[in-house]
Amino acid sequence: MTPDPRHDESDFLANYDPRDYDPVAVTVDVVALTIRDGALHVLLVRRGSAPYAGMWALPGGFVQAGGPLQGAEAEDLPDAAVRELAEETGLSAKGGALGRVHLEQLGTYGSPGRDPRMRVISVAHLAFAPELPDPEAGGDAADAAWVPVEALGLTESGGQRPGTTRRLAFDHARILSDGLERARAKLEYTPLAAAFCGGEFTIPELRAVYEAVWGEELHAGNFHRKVLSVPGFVESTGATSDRGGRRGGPRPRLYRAGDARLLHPALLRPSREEEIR
Amino acid sequence: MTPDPRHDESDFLANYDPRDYDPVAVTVDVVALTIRDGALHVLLVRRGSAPYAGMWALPGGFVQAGGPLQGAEAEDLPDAAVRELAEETGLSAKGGALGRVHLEQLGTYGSPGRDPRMRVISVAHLAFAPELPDPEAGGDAADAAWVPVEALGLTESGGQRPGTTRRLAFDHARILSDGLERARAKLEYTPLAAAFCGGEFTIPELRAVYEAVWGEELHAGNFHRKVLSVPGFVESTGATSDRGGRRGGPRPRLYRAGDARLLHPALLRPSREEEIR
DNA sequence: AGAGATGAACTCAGTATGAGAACTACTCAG
DNA sequence: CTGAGTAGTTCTCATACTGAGTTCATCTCT
Repeated sequence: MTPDPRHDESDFLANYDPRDYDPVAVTVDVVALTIRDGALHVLLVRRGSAPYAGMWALPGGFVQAGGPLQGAEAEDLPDAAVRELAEETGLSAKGGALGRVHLEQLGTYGSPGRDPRMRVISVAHLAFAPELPDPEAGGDAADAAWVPVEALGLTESGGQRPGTTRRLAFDHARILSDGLERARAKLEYTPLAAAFCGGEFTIPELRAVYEAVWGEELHAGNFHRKVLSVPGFVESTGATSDRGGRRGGPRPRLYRAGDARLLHPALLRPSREEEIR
Repeated sequence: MTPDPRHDESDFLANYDPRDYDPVAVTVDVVALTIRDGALHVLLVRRGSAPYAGMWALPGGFVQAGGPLQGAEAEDLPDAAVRELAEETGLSAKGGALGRVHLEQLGTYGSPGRDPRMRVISVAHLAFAPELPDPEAGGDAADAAWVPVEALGLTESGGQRPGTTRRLAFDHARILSDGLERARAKLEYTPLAAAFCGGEFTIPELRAVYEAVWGEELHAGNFHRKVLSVPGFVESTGATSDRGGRRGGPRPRLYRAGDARLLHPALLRPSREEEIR
């Protein structure tokens, strides 16, 4: 079943009055991840107003419901996520810098009390992007920046370690933690890591993505063998990078993303043993 | 960021009036799965009123926002899911038949127009249960029943094949399809299949769960070896079932769920090859 | 020019998987 | 009561995948 607050008669609309119901707000929040200087970064905005003024938060905002009161078009959830990303950070949407981002739903957070003002249900999304320009604050944001995930002192339980400078508002530490775990898992069985690279990339660049997201070094030889052996993961362009490795070494070959949607067999994280129980 | 419809001043609450906003309803829907007679079944209710009167739907309903208007306590999303399950099907909650169910969030569905009456955001949940009694219709439900998933003629694209008798309301065919795919995937890397069995079960019973959910037969010998070799999946009770197989054969040994939260290495579905591209 | 680093390819041992067979213990039909 | 058939459990064997380490050529940097 779906909405049916008072055992709806044959004509629900005629009897419906929004004022009969306690208001619930629906927002979208976005965990946008990218790799900069070999480290995983997340897009954050600094709140300009209460509550949590001055603290950092995930970009996000209200979903346009599409009724007559506010005059806005009804929008789908992913569209709302892209719009908020664009509004609050100045990153232009389709065609522009946001053209190549992968966007997926992460989960919905709706505990009573998660927002001190009213009942808010947040639909969190996860975005993966290749290196993007610095954002510009817009909308309600006093500031916007790519922040190294490492610097946020996230704990396993979804909080932040004491002493961390940038505190996250609301339950955004929990949402971000969930997003990171999703990202780490998705690299295992989807070719999504290529979404962090540009159109053409080298195997070592791809490996750097895995190392940044998983936070551990990988065996270069085995990674190379694995990537080439999984059907459809990458395809050769035939070309060679014009520069060797940063500190020497031969010029690596160039590849682009293949047509596989799932990696089989998957690339498993080395450090899963600990998480099993 | 989260709610901030009009660049909230330092005191949002003072200026807030629900009537300024287009109403959005938030509901929870539940995809409850169980195994009956060796086949995967889903819990459905038949709608008693418009829209989609007479059609079948997932059990679900409004989330209690917790404001003063309706006098209800604010409830968390999983609590709402359990409440709806209980209300519409007569399955009693904790301690009762619903005591052992595993419940997790599946995803949120909010396309404009998915409900003809108003903008509705549905947070879908997924529940796994051991064999439960037949439900009794309650609330808005004209009827409630465990329905074999097979009989719903679901297509890959989230629809139903023409000619299917039981039509699903709203976008519930899509939600159910997503739930089934999630269930199939979860069996691979979590010990959740044990949640479909009672407290003690045999390896062949466990295999029957996998076969019902994945829809394909498994190699008995290899499955047996695999289950016993994955650390923490099952632990022996030392006892032996008091009955042999249905059509003969020795009495199988009894096991209970182990303490692993993830299966490593995972039990992979044989038929993944096709889905990869 | 030489040292050090890196990309790419290879080797080898240990582990996991798919397919099938063997053996035993049970149910059921006659 | 007996034999046929079914099913639980254990093995074997060939193949595939993984982690660790080696080799070698090529490039950067000093």
